[in-house]
Formats: sequence, structure tokens, C-alpha cells
Amino acid sequence: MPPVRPRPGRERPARRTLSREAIADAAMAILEREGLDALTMRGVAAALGTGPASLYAHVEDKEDLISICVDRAVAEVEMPEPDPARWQEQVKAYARSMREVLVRHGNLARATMGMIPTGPGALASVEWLLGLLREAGLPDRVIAYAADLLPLYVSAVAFEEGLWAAGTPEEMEAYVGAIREHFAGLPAERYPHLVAMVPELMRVEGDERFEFGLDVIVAGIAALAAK
Amino acid sequence: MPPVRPRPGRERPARRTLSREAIADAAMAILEREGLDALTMRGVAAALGTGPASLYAHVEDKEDLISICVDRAVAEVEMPEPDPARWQEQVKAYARSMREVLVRHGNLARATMGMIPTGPGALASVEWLLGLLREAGLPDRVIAYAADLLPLYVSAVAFEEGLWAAGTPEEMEAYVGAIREHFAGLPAERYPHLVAMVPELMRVEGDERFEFGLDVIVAGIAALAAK
DNA sequence: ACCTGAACACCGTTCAAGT
DNA sequence: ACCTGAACACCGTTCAAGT
Repeated sequence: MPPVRPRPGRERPARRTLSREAIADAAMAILEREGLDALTMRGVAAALGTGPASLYAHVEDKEDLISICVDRAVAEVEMPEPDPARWQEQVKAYARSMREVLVRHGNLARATMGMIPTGPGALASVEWLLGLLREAGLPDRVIAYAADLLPLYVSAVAFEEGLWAAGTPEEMEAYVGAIREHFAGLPAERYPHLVAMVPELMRVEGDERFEFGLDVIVAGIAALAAK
Repeated sequence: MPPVRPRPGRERPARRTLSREAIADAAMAILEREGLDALTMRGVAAALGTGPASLYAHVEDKEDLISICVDRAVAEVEMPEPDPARWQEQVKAYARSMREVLVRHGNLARATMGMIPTGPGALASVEWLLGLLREAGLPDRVIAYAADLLPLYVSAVAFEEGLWAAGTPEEMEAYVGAIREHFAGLPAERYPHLVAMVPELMRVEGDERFEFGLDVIVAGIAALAAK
């Protein structure tokens, strides 16, 4: 009669098997907590209790891993039932949701720029936007360029906002103060327009800034579509 | 009578003294030849025949060095005599020139984004744009946001174009081909709008794309200014 | 097939020491 | 004050070896 043994291979708790999904989960957690700059292959591996080399059995390289994260994030963008009569408002709501998602995921925006989306999340997102604009009756050529311009704008804004959010609030405060002083001290004879505009420029604020660009772009698309 | 000596301290050719300017020159040369990714403190130092530590006597850090390069590049943007009656066309010409400058300097665009300009080159550029829009009679608030939106758009486009230009033309060709095939193979029942739009989306081309966005933004600014 | 330790070829920046 | 060699604390990725 064989001696009683603890269940075979269970002397220590089984290591969670690595997988594309588990790696992406760990990466997303780091992104949300610390942002894109803190996302390293070594960090992801450490979070999974292994070494960086182990990741390469499931993931092509760091770029590949980031593209998985981007696709997951983009899938979170809200896509309400298209209502062609309200396409301008729906396009804006879509852009607002995308901005929120990109900022929340530790400035993934830097990665979305220049990326041609091929993952299911991004494809569903593009499909939604194209559908809305087509049902609204915009010309195909305008739709093609608009569907390219809109995410570009949102990504650019989110990218910048991610950079600014990198520092602590105190550093941020100090930086803005230094900028303000620098601009206030400029010679009016050399930069008359700039000096005259300093108060107005200093009033520029994140949300309003985003909404202004959105207004401009949606109004511009509507104008070009009507031509 | 003292022996004839070669000029004092000239036994070897004198090392070119380091300076902020010399360091920036070397950095700009690397940028134009190899792009932003290839710009390293070690590379700049090597080009100047010294070690990386030597740079830190003249330059705060890498970010500081890049900001010098950005300012130099922005100073190259064309700024014709403002003609308020033609402000829309002049804004577009300004944007085209900025795009060209950013792309030519090895994708400096990634660095201009999120940067509040304080150097003389950037200030002159902002001053010009503000002056044009003020003389054109746009409302101050629209000017403030427009002067922010326009460089953001140009930088975003240049940033993406810099990414695409990173590979060789053959790699580029292969990548576009793969994308085309991927999109052509998508199930029409899952992505009806996307599949229907593939031919139109594939016709999207760099210059036309940039011009479309420019048209949209300038038309949008004009529309908001008229309200 | 999957996982691993160790190593390779890089980074930006700091520091003590020189001149 | 300026410059330097060496070192520190990181990277992404590869590779031979294990299972």
C-alpha cells in the first residue's frame, strides 16, 4: 500500500499559468495605477511573480502588449444606439467618453496615436462611428477623413493631459506659476499681442479647451459635409 | 634663447569647447539624420568627442536639450506679413510650414506636444499667430483656444507621420499591405459599415488628410467666431 | 510548448576626482 | 567653472538550458 501523499504536484501552490490575458490584466493594472511610463516588461513580469523573459512566450514584444491594452481600453468607450438626427451631439459624446477612457488608463493615448486599429475593441468602435455618420447621410469621403480626424484629436488632447498629470499637484502648481510669471514678464514692445492676450490665455482650462476643439471639429465637419 | 616650440597648448588640435549651442547643433544634426528615437545623450556626446557626463555642465537634462531643439525648429516656421483679410489662408500656410518643419526634424512633434513654449522661437511664432487672428477681428476667447488647437493638430499629424516614417519604405509597404488584407477579410455581417467603407478608407492619403483636417478646423474656427 | 536565469546591449544621470 | 571616467540604477530582448 503506497504511502499517503499530498495531492501530486501540489506541494507548493501552483503558479498561475501565464497567458496573453493574464499578462494583459497585469499590464492594465499597472497602467491604471502608474501610467504608461511605468509600464515595463520587467514590472509586468514581477507583478506575475516571474522574470521578464517568460512574457515573450505569449507576447511578441512590448509594442504588442501595449496594443492589447489599447484595444481593451477602446472597447470601454460608450457607444449608444445611433440617432442620425442627433449625430453631432452623439459624435461629441463618443469623443468625451474616449477622452475619459484614455486618460483613466494612464495615458494610453501616446500609444493610440499612429496606430491603425485591428483589434476587436477598436474595430467595434470604428464600426459604430462609421455607422452613425453614414446613417446621418454624410458623404463617404468626409466620413473617411472625419473618422480619422476625430480619434486623432481626442488622442492628442488625452496625450497632453497625461503628460501634465505625470507630476504631483504641487509640482503642477509650481510649474503653472512659473509659466504665468514668465509670460507676465515678457516685453510688451517685442510681443505686443502675446502680452495683451496673457489674461485670456491663462484662462484656458482643460474641459473647456477640449469642448472648444470638439465644437470646432464637429462644426467644421458639418460645414464640409454640406458643401 | 629659448628653444622653438610649437604654439603653446597646441600639441594636439584644441578640443572644441562645449557650449549649449554646440550641443544643440550636434543634437539637431542627429535629429535630422536619424530622428528623435536616435537622440541620446550618449550619442550627442560621442558626436562631440566626449562622454555623456560632460553635457550636464551646459544642459539641465535630456528634456532641456530637446526643448532647445524644438525652439530652434519652430523658429523656422514661415511667418509672412499678416494680411487679416486672408487670415484663413494664412493660418493654413502657417500650419503647412509647421508640419513640414516638424517632420523634417526627425519627428520633434512628439516633444512639442504637451509643451508650453517659452523659448524665443516659439514665442515669436505664437506672437505671429495671435497678431493675425486679432487683426482679423476674432473674439479673444476664440483666439486663445484657436492658437492652442492649431499647433496641437499640426503636432499630432506630424507625430503620426514621424512614426510611420520610422521604418524603411519596404517595411511600410508590407505593413500597409497587411492592413489592407486584414480589413478586406473582415466579416461583413459583423462590420457592415467598416467593410463598406474599406475602399474609401484605403484612399486616405497623407497630404489630403492633413488638408482635410485643416479645412475642418479653420472652417470651424470661422463658424465659432461668427456666432 | 512553456518557463527560467543569466547575459547582452543599451539607456539617463550622478558623483568624486581632476584641471 | 568646466570636464571626465566610472559607476548606478535602470531598460527590452535574446539565448541556452531546463521541464
